[in-house]
Amino acid sequence: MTVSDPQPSAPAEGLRARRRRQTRAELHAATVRLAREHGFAQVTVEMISKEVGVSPRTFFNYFPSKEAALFALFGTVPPALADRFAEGEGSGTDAVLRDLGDILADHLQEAAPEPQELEDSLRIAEGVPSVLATFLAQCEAVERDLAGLIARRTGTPPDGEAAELLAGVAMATVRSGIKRWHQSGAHADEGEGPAERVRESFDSLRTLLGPAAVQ
Amino acid sequence: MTVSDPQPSAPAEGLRARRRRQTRAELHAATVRLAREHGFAQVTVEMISKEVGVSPRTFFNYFPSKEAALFALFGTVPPALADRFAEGEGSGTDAVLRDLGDILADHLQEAAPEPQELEDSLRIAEGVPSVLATFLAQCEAVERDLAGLIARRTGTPPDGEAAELLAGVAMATVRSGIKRWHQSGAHADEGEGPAERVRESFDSLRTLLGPAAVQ
DNA sequence: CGCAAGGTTTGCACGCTGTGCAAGAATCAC
DNA sequence: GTGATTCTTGCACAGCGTGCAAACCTTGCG
Repeated sequence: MTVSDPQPSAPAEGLRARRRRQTRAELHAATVRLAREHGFAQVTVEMISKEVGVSPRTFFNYFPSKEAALFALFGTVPPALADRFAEGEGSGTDAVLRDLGDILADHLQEAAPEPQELEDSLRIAEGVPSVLATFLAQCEAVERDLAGLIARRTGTPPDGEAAELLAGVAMATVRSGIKRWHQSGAHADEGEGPAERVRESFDSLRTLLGPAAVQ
Repeated sequence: MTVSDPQPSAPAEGLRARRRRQTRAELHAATVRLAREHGFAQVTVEMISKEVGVSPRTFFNYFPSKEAALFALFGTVPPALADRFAEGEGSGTDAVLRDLGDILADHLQEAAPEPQELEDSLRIAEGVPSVLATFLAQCEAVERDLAGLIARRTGTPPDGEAAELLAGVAMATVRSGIKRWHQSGAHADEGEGPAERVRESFDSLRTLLGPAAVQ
């Protein structure tokens, strides 16, 4: 092993952190794969952990439930994107929604490198209520993040109503985009990823809320 | 017991259906009360069913989980309201959102006769992820309903993008209204119920999306 | 009324989830 | 190298949620 830093000025991710990230990713991948092959209900934590080579007890050190392991994507909005948005120009509904669409699509593109896994997870969510509920809870967590960012950008209080509403509208749009991507063949033709669909949904939203809507 | 029908032209609700509804309501009420007093995690299905006087096994004939028993409100949109909306005038975003706000506030007013229970359930949801997830899942179920209604009203396909987006926006607004009602003293002063707050949130949404927003 | 049909409750058994705890192993900082 | 910190693991255990079959109760009908 060379002693040189992998990347100068990096947070110096130790061996510990690296292994932890990897184990987490493997548990997630194994959960999705096994659930696709045998059905979510048939998969037990014991199977998953055996597949990865850890003890069942360890599984729960990484995820609070089987459901949570399915949707390991979509964590907190990374600081880089958050800053990019918060420091953007314009406090109007238009500008804010446009920029939200941008960073959310980017976030999705980064956080979900493997569309096949997202596709599988979504199909499972359709049939298993508890999985759908977990997905929605993760979306809501992102929504909270967004509300804070919007407040930061517009200079309004972090629990303001406008920020809350806009965050809700944005996440509803994201969910719609993901849903539509999932419903239309999705992974069959590699043409479009979920991120592109989300962008399209934000365009549709724009049209829907445009001046024409005021009749 | 008189043999006269309670209400002429009613579906003649039998003894069976009546008892079933009552048991369901009692299980819900007991769950909320026990969770408020002892904390959700400390309450077991055994306690709840003992409280109501049924077997633990029977509890699961009514609710699929402890969490689901907390939010027995907010079922499907009743046909009367659904028809009122679907047959309303105007296909524009404005008109649709306004009418959605109306029927959803009405629905909330009918479906949640006891604000104290809603208040308690929401506080519990703040601290227990699985309860929050269940709440969100129920909101999403309503959202699906709404999308269908919107499609019916505007003559678009039931899985159209515009209907989906509008339904998402509407439910985000409802959630925001409920949240704000819950956060501001809520039940302390009887002045405002959740339904009024939801109406206010729809007003805020209107302002937010109004012509001014287009800058 | 008497009786058959269908729905509801209940007990029983069972596998699985999810958590607290304490001992041991691996990594880190110095 | 050495101690401190973090992570893994086994163990035990309460509780969840479900399938099944027997008992029970409503309902409708002759």
